[in-house]
Amino acid sequence: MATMVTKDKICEAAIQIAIRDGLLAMTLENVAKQAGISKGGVTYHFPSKDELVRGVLDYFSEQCETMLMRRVVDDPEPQLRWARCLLDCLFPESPEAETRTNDGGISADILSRFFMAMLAGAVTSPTAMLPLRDLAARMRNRFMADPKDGMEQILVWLAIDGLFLWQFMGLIDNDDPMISQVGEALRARVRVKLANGTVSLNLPQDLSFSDVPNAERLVS
Amino acid sequence: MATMVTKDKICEAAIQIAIRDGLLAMTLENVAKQAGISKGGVTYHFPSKDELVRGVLDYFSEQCETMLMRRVVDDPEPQLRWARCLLDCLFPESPEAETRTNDGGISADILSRFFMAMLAGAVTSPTAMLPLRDLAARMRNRFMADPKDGMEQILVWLAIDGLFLWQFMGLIDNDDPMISQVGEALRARVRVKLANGTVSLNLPQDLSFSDVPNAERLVS
DNA sequence: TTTACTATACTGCACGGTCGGTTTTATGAA
DNA sequence: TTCATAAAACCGACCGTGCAGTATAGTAAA
Repeated sequence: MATMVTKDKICEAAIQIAIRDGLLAMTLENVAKQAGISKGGVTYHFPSKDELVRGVLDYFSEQCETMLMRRVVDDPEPQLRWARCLLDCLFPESPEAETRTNDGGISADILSRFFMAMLAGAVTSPTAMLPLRDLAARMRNRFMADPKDGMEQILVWLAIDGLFLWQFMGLIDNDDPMISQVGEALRARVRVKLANGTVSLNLPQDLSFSDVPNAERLVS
Repeated sequence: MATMVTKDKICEAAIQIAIRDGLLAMTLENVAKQAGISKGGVTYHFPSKDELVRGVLDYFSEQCETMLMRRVVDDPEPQLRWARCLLDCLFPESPEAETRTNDGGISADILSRFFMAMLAGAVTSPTAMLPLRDLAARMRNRFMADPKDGMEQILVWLAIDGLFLWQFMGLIDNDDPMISQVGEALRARVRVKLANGTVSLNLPQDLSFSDVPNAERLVS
């Protein structure tokens, strides 16, 4: 944990290549060079490219789910909780504090990295996406579990993914003001006026630990 | 127009390959075989793969914009018009009548084909996406021009793209009931209660022809 | 014969995968 | 502490494949 293991370094390198040079530039040689090791080193940890993609997917999906869960268990208001926490992950108040990876380094944007990883998976090896199908289904159930605003939360999630897609496709500039406008519009929709000022710092009663994967990770 | 020109056949074949076998299967040989011609025939019409992608993009973007515009000029209600027409294109009342291509054949889903084309473009040749950047910006301006519901329309558009993305990534089954649920939820948001029952069949006054590209195509 | 195409063979290259070899690290007995 | 041994981690050259691109011969119509 203190020093980054090679496998993690490879995953970071892979996504960095994909973001900087495009999905198709994510070759074994490029990834190896970016990670500072040789191609043989990559194939030692990931016997095939399919498994590399799978590994990258695992690596970032876990980071994202942990990041989201950490917020969810701290949110005292059940209504629209998931969508609100998702937005908080996207637009954190103190960016440099929120986007720290477990090695202590700054990762500009965990969610967008996961997004790139998923795109890479969908394009290069659809079979690697199968586990994510279940994860997505579970997440949808959580979002929909909101008694009144289930679909509202889904729509927020969809809009965020749409925005990611626009950026990936180059349909919108990274610094286009509309991006923050959309963010603000979405935030306005998930804001809930709390009846009282009490803030629970424990796990809300309406969330069971059994419902939260990697719960032990959250007690850091 | 009576018989499909070879270039159009190639574009259709390319997107069919991409949908059926994945983006990476969209090779010149595969496209040629799917189109029923030889590889040389493809390179005759499209000297490079980049230009093939560009051609596919042009082909489908024009189809989509025409399809959308045809609805827009028939919609008498300016409020939320663009989002509503976009949704109508996605979920047409009579599917077999709406998704006809100009050759008379049935194309299952023009919008999703355009979506695949854009993904192919973004992945294989980002330069081919540059013209679409402007088209997207113009479209955003049109959506935002709505005096009160500009952002609302954008969010509908984003959610639709997010849904496309989920399907492409295999995050959701094509027949998952949530897809139609999302569609219904979005439709509910763009429904406007008309003050009177009048329906204008002409170009609404708040739309100028100069604002509508390929306007001459709409008088069919 | 010219024009407008089509078909096929070929070239160069970048990729994923393989594998024998090398370095680094861990272990354990003297 | 020192050395011997083995296991883990890593290296990089090599191979086969499939791709985009190119060159060129073939063909049917005007």
